[in-house]
Amino acid sequence: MSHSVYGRLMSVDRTQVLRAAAALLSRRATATMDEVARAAGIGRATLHRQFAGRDALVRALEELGIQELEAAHDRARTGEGPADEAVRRLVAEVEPVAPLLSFLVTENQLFEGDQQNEGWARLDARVSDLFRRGQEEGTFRIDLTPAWLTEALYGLIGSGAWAVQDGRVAAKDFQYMIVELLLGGARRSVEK
Amino acid sequence: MSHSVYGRLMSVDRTQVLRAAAALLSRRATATMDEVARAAGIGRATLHRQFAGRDALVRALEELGIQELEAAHDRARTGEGPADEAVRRLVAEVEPVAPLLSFLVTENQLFEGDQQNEGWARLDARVSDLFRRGQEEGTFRIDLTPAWLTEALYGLIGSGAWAVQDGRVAAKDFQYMIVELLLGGARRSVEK
DNA sequence: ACCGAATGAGACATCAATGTCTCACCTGAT
DNA sequence: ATCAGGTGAGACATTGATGTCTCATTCGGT
Repeated sequence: MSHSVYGRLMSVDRTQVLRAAAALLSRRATATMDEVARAAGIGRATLHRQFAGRDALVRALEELGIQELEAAHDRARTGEGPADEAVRRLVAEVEPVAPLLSFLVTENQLFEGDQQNEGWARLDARVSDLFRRGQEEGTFRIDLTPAWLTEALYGLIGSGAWAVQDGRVAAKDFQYMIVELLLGGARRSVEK
Repeated sequence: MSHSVYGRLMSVDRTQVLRAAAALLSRRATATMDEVARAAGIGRATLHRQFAGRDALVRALEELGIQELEAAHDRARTGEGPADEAVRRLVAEVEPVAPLLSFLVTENQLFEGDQQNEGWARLDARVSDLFRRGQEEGTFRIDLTPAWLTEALYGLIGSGAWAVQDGRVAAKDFQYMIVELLLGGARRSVEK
């Protein structure tokens, strides 16, 4: 009688299901609940037992994504050292989450209005702060707002993820392409 | 008996309907056929008479978007003058089509596989050629592939369109933010 | 070996959007 | 004034996904 307190005996791992769902939905955002279940190797009924519905699943994925992105921030120590190097570390840490991030951003665009997760605000603030810090340190230009740089970073990560998925860019170049464009731009520079 | 050859007497303007659909779907990609019809000020039946179904409507929007983007290219004369200035002109000309472009790109990502319009390949080639030309002229760095720069341009335009729509970036800064980041990057440069 | 809990499979109702059709009405051309 | 063609509104069937439920089976702990 020591079991069933927090759901022992569960043979399906909630996190594992979420990861499978993330992998599938990142490729095909319109995938069915049934497809998600099969991708996770479980029955549709079980999937429904764990997540009240599609909305709940997506919200759980949002939680997962936000969690992993914040972990990426922590690992990248975005508050330390030169801002441009911090950006470099951040992109490197975020890369594994890029497809999921791309999915969630698109999902957020589709369903406007109905209050977005506060976690996004926290993340936006962290990224934004990073760029602002870079501006104050004189590393980043001040004519591009931190808000826009944050948007641009998300956009480039999304574009990069899709480009890699479609084979238009080699996976090994993901970080380089994004960071170099974001930091250095396309124009050939005198320095460097 | 001079009428009804190509559909004279039509009181609904197909192009006008398409523009209304573009405006609505750019904001809410999941909008219903009924909503599209109302947004265009016509009945759902009429909408269906002009476009066999939702797919047909989206494909027509694709045609419209591609057409306008090619027109933008032409007006921007992307083949003339320094490549970086050509990019600047291109973004300026593309701005009005940005929301539609963003919608179509997302739509293309969702429905993978079923052969995409050849027009995209033509457009990709034109943008890609522009960046390649810039590289050959020594204006653009050669370590970022034209394919990636093309992706990045689309991504930044999409991000910009959404940021403007959500009020995170002022509409008047759209061009500047995109072009400056794309060409110059975020890092403060010695020159300029 | 037993037993409770969780699962998978499938049946089922529901719901929203789509696509088709009919019909009354309006409009523009003659 | 007449008439053909186009339209709007609504009824209707269809489809696909969702969510709920039941039940036999399986798995893990004892």
